[in-house]
Amino acid sequence: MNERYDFQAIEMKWQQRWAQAQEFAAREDSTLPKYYVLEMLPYPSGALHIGHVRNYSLGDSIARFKRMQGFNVLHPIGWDAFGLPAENAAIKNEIPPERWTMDNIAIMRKQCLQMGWTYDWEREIATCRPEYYRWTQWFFLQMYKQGLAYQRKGTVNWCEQCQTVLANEQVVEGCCWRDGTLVIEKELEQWCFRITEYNEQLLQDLDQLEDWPEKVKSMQRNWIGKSVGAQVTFPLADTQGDGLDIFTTRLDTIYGATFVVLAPEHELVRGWMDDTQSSEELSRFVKAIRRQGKALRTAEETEKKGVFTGHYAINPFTRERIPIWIANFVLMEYGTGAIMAVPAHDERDFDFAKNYDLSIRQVIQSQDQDAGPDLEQAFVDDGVLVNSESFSGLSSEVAQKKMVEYAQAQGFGEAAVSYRLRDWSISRQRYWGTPIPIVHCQKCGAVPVPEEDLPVKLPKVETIQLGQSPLATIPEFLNTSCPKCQGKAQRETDTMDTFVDSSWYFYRYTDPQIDSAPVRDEAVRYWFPVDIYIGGVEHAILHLIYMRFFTKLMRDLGLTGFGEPVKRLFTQGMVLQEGMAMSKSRGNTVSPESVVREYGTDALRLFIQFAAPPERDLDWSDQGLEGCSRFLKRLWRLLHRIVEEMSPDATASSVSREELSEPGRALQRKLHQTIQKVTNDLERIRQNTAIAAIMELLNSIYEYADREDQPDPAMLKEVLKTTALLLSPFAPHFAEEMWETLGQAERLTFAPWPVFDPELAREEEVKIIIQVNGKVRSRVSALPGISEEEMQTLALDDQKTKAYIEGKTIRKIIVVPQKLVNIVV
RNA sequence: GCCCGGGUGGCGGAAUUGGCAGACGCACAGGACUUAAAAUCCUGUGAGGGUUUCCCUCGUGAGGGUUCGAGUCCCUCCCCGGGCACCA
Repeated sequence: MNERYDFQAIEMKWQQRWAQAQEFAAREDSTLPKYYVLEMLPYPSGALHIGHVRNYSLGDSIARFKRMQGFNVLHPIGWDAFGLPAENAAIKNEIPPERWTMDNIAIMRKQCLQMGWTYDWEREIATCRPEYYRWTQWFFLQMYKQGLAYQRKGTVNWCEQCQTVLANEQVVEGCCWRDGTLVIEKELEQWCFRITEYNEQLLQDLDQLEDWPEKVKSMQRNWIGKSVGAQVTFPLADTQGDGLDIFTTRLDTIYGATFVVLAPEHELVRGWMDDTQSSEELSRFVKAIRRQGKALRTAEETEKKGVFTGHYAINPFTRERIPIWIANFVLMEYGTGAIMAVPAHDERDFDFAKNYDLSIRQVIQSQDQDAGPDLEQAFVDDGVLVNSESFSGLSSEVAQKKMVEYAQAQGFGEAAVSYRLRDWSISRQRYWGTPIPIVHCQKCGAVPVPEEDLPVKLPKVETIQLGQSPLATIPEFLNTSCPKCQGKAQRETDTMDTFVDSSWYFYRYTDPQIDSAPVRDEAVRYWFPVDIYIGGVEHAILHLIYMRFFTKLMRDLGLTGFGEPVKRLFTQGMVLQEGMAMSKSRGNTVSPESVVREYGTDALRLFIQFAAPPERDLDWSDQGLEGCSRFLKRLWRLLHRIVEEMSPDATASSVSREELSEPGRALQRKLHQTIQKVTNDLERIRQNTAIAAIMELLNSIYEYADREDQPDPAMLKEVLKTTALLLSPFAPHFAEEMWETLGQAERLTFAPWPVFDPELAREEEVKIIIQVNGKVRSRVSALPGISEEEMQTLALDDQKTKAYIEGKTIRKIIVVPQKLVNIVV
């Protein structure tokens, strides 16, 4: 008797068969409906961690489900292979980053196969291969041509630990996203992508992403940070110059603008500092602020400090002469780097005015109260204008419109919009990345490498030394000739941010072989959009905004015809241990390998999908895993018991309801209800409840099989076959084995997904809930299709119910068809 | 401060539309099998109470509201998680 569930043998057996058959290689076929399941590609860090297992098992359950439903499924995988950890490992272990990376890919690829994930390995990509990064460089050149890639000298975020520049998106609370090192400012020449060119589209198009989590959309909206307001020019009072531009979202408060504040980095300030008449105090203050790190300067608890410049501007509305100050709380990067200060109606300006005894003038009055004598704090809400000449009496909203019109007519202002989103700084002063295809020539300046010369290959290195840009130390790479004048020139030695590599990889999957273009039009047209994209929420404003940017760029380059690449985004939760993130330093990690060794892949896959809804964090539990393993063993035992008991002639595979006894019909009903539930749950990505439904079904099968009176063998076989089908997205090896044990010749992977029959799923009798005054008092059975009148009669005749309504007047009876009667007394 | 989530037994979590709160699993308790244990199987398991095959009361963060009926809808508040933040 083959009783023991030998998961190792079973899993190996099916993995080998799947690999031989190449069953999961996708073919373009316009006669079939397609489904593109994508998971965020992993960084080859060494071995799969439990978070990968959750992410990819979820994706695989969807891929398998859709495949069985008859979709032509594209389910690819690749490697986000460039990046710092490879370089750090190279420094530590003195091995080439390429070898470290390729070794890791080999390990992780093997693990993917051991997990039974159905990837199309013919489409595997690695972003560090020249055939791939050639096109990353090509994108750079296209952007350069369009003016969307440009070089800028300026202040950048610098991580001392990583020895490189970071994009704004990679700075989290003033620290490096990777290692938490405090980010410092540095002046550097940098390549940037003009993502701000697309800020309005990136914002607007979020509205069409109906199947994206609200959370991610709101994070992106916050990050783009659009503010609508006005730009107004304040003429300088006694100095030469064009005047001072300020941005405000509260033009209605401008009559209360009693001074102006500049950021210390403002260009006017530079001029004034050079002025011999400028005060010592001014220079000292500016230098002190600029020395201070941004994190400290922008901390909320930092006191508002400033200094008077000695200069004045004219408020164009009041025509008053008002002082110009410099302060730490005004930032150069936002708006125009200058503000009009309205202390009566802005908390920051209020604090500042109190500190330096500047005048405060109320110009907005709350709608429901009279103007108080003295403001004790800023009144920041909208209201009605006062002390504002002809605008007095208007509401804030109306006044803003009229005042913009007025400013525009007078020629000193206009409506304006400001965004928080900054251009994407992509230069990295490191080795292991895509080389930037630019040559620096003494005569011609920065010259792009001609497209036909791509790829600019990354030279091989044996080891890497810390503290230098490796590419600058390799003469064969560095020295070249200028593509324009053929003179001596040097290559750009920075490489690209790895987020550039991953901004377009999912397009490449549609045809990873093509070498005449980054993508092939028909392939993209067939497979796109991505039907579902699964990954962690930590990329909500990194990868997921860059990827949307690239999609718009590709559309504008004429490569594709759409603006959004992903129809449905699914952000899965993290795997925690006792409520805390797993980390090597904390020593609370769970190794997928050892779990697989002890319980098998199927038990792990089942547990990780059962323990919590996919979008929520999941607390790891050895006992929960044990429970799932128990479920598989229990099913195994039942399967073999039934197969052995079954006489050979009992293999008729169809069961008609008429031939079944009542318990058999009940099981058939449960089966069809389960098919319906599992199918719906998979569409909704509620794998946890889908699995719970299969567990319930198994409980029902046991109940039926253990009956004294001859259970119907054909019914048992049918229910087990369907159980195998339903289980296959979650525990595929087990399901295949089960399918084979039940005598099925063809492969389960492409067997059609079961369809539920509403006729068979329908209850033979309905349970009617009887309530009195909204409280459940009784339950009675009735035949389906019972009329409302009959239900009422049934309720009123019910013995239990009678006790509650006796001697009381019935005021009203509510009947919910087939479900409930509520008697109000 | 602003913007998104979320709060249900001892625990993870169920409950597409307002209609039996607690599915499924874990843990726990009792029992069966066993010399014993493991494994397995059966039973019970929100709280409190009663006249204990059964029945009652309370119960989904707090308070109020809408409704015949609210975990679900509305208002106010509290707590937890996440994002943004001296952003003008």
